[in-house]
Amino acid sequence: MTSSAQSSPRRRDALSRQRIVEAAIQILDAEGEGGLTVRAVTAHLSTGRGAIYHHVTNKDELLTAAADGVISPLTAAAAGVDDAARAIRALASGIFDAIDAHPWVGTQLSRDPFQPAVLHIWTGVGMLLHRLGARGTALADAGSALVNYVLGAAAQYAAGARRVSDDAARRDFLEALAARWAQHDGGALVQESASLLRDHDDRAQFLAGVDIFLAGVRHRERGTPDD
Amino acid sequence: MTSSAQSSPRRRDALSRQRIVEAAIQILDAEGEGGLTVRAVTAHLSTGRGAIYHHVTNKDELLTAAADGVISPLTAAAAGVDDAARAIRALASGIFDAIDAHPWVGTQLSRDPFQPAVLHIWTGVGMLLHRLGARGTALADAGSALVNYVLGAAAQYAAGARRVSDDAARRDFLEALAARWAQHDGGALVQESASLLRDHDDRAQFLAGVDIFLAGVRHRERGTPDD
DNA sequence: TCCACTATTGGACCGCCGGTCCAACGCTGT
DNA sequence: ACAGCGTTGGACCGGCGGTCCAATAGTGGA
Repeated sequence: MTSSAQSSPRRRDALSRQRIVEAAIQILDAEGEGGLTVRAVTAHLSTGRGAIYHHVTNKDELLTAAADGVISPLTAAAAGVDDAARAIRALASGIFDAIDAHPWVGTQLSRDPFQPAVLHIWTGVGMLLHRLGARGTALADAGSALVNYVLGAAAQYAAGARRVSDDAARRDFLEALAARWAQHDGGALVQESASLLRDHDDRAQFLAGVDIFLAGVRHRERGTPDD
Repeated sequence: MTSSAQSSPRRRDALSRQRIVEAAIQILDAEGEGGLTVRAVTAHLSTGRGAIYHHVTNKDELLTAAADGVISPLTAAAAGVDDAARAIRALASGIFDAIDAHPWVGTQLSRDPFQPAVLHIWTGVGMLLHRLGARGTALADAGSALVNYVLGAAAQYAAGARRVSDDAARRDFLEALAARWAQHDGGALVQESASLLRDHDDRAQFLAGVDIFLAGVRHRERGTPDD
């Protein structure tokens, strides 16, 4: 029977790393990061807590694997787009949408710069920037700028989205910001900007940021003229 | 028994929110985020654990206050610089240095977009971009791009710095990255970039990102010509 | 066919954590 | 002088991540 199958002696429904990670993702999507406990995972799998440590070293690895499972398909998809700048926008908006759907991913990406999901993002961004003409130090600088921007925005939007009904906090924040700006400049323009911040579309603003960085890369490098 | 256990309610050296936050900062600097426990704070203050909840609502507030204590002086300092672009660089490098000295701040900043420390950064960035000529939607877009970049870089560098002796992980990561890039392009240029990533100076790369951003803002907005 | 072997299982257990509760206490105002 | 009251701090709670190990059930060798 076990021609190519892993040995799965004890239970009929084999416990496997794959199944454990899937359970973790389900719990994360349903309950958020706070809901992911080893106890919850084992309960979800109807097993004891010691069992899963034969397949996963610790809870952190669960988070890392889950995040990579969400992110890695996106980079592959972006590589298929022809125009490099458009591919970068596509990759960025794909990441944004993924984090919109799975806010815990945004938090997880900030937690460790050397995790597989971040590696995948770096891989995609680097390739696309290279296609855009960036080389050497400029490639490294542009890559880190874009990656850090994307990850920073991801974490901020994810953290903001998590406190879903807490738009009172958001309003307070923006009012405080407007008040401070007005205090310094006293101008209506600043108030206007604050109101724009209040009513803005997160996704559009995120993509505008990507365009700013792309414009910066082109401008600093005199790369492919595009507009 | 009363003879020894109940020591001294109502102490001479007043327990205060200020003192508690200072103790938290000391612990965070010495032990890192993992070392900050309410038990450690109370031990450091030679008091019982219930006592501090009269001054601080919970551990999260401690972190928030501690981070703001590190960040808020920086924004005030940057406002004094005349040239707006230089002031932005100064603010950014100030934040970078602060996080280099207190890595836990980098993590904390990503945790909540509506906390005072982030408000201070937004305030400074917005004012300086306004001085640079940004207005309306452009100001909001540029502000969120810069803030998110700074916060993202802060979190990444902080997380990288935290695992201090773990440069094996860093090397593995960069080798994996180089391997993937080579796999796609096979060019020596990509390898070169990866080696640049390996040997780079984090601080210089961070500031290069700020410059890319500034170039992007100027290019998109045709704002104050500066170079 | 059968049995010993071994990897998997899962629950008891450990040392922590953050947060609550409240009796004891000694300033402080009268 | 003294009483009232706000601070104090330790006991306590439920829950956490992770370890340990006896019990078990598929598997390969005889």
